[in-house]
Amino acid sequence: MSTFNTHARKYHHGDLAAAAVEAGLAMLKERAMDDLGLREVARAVGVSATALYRHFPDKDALLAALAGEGMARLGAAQATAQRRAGSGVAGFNATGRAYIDFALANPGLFRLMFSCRPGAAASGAEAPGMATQAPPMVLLRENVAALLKQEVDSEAVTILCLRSWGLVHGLAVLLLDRKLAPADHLIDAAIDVRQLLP
Amino acid sequence: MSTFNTHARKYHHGDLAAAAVEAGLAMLKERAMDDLGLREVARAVGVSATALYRHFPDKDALLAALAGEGMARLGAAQATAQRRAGSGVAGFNATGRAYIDFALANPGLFRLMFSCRPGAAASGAEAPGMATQAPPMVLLRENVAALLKQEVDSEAVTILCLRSWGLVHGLAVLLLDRKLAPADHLIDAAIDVRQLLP
DNA sequence: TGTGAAAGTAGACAGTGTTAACATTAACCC
DNA sequence: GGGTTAATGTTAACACTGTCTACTTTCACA
Repeated sequence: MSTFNTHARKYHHGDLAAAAVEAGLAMLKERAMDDLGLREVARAVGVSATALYRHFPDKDALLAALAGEGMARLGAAQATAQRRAGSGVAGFNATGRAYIDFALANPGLFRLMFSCRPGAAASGAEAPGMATQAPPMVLLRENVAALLKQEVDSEAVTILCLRSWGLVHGLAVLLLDRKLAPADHLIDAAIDVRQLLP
Repeated sequence: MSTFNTHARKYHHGDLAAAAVEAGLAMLKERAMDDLGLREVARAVGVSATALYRHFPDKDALLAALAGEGMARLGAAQATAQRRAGSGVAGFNATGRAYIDFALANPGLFRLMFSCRPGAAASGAEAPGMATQAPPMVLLRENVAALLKQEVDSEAVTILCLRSWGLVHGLAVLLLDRKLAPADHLIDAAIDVRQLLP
């Protein structure tokens, strides 16, 4: 916010890519992801629409950058939630709660993060099993392995990852889409990992 | 298919609304939902773009109609899956599996069904607790109540609904978005409702 | 200091959703 | 049956959008 806005209207913006991402994130707080326009972002940054093409090959690439930043923030939010809640089951449940809270607080960004733009996935950097090197997922595997006291890549860990991630993600999405509007304590009860342990 | 295509190029189409929905569904089999154009649907039906506005107030309404048809089909698919798999736990698991299979077979339609177009939800017809009168959800509550041998509207039923719907929906969405690509038997293991029962 | 490369601009093109004004057809009443 | 009316389609236009091509400005380095 400090270094970006004090640009003295130079011809060269300084760091347009970062400024565009920042502007996009700001817009996603109030808009839905599919009426976030490339031209609109350019306008907000005070630059012509085509200037963005020097930094992103197309609109999808800009959206991918936004999604990446979103993933980082989600991971951070989960990590601090866990740190606050302590270790063991309580900490793990806190990461789930943080996941849902993040989705509800940033609907546009969250939906963007989890909508596969065809271009991004088709580039081949896709893991076979269950992967995504994104911070939230790395954290998940570690936590589940610790809870189960098993190897990180054992099948039991994979299954519990599927269960907990699927459950939390599904609730988040259904809440976002207004298909669901339960009381808060019901959500906490639903995502409690103790019900998922053997 | 029979009555619609044999129109003898009359000025009046006969049943444009239904034809448009049918064309839209056909397109969603191969396109993503956000590059499904109103004009394109009109073209496919052989009618001018603005003709659709006599039947749908705007594009979102057309999409809502598609989503409604999708819900009906999902409900039907789940019902037949359950009928085939028998009663009890096996039947219930089959509905979950059918849910996921439906999503994978109709990615565009499924994503459309569960993306809240702001207009549809804002019209006020939204239930407070957990609702949606859509067929899949009605079926879900009944099944869960039967499994738990409890009243349909007890809190225990609500929680297990949240858990099973959230889990299955989350996995479906993550699979669709390529965030996940596990082996088939892992999915079956993950959605087994026996792990969710007390 | 001069020269490329990097970064930004304007203009155009095809396409979109939506509106307004006009045309055609079907249905219904006398 | 013929005439009026409402339902249903059509064309033309507007304000957008993403993206391409050509042009201009600035920065960095020899």
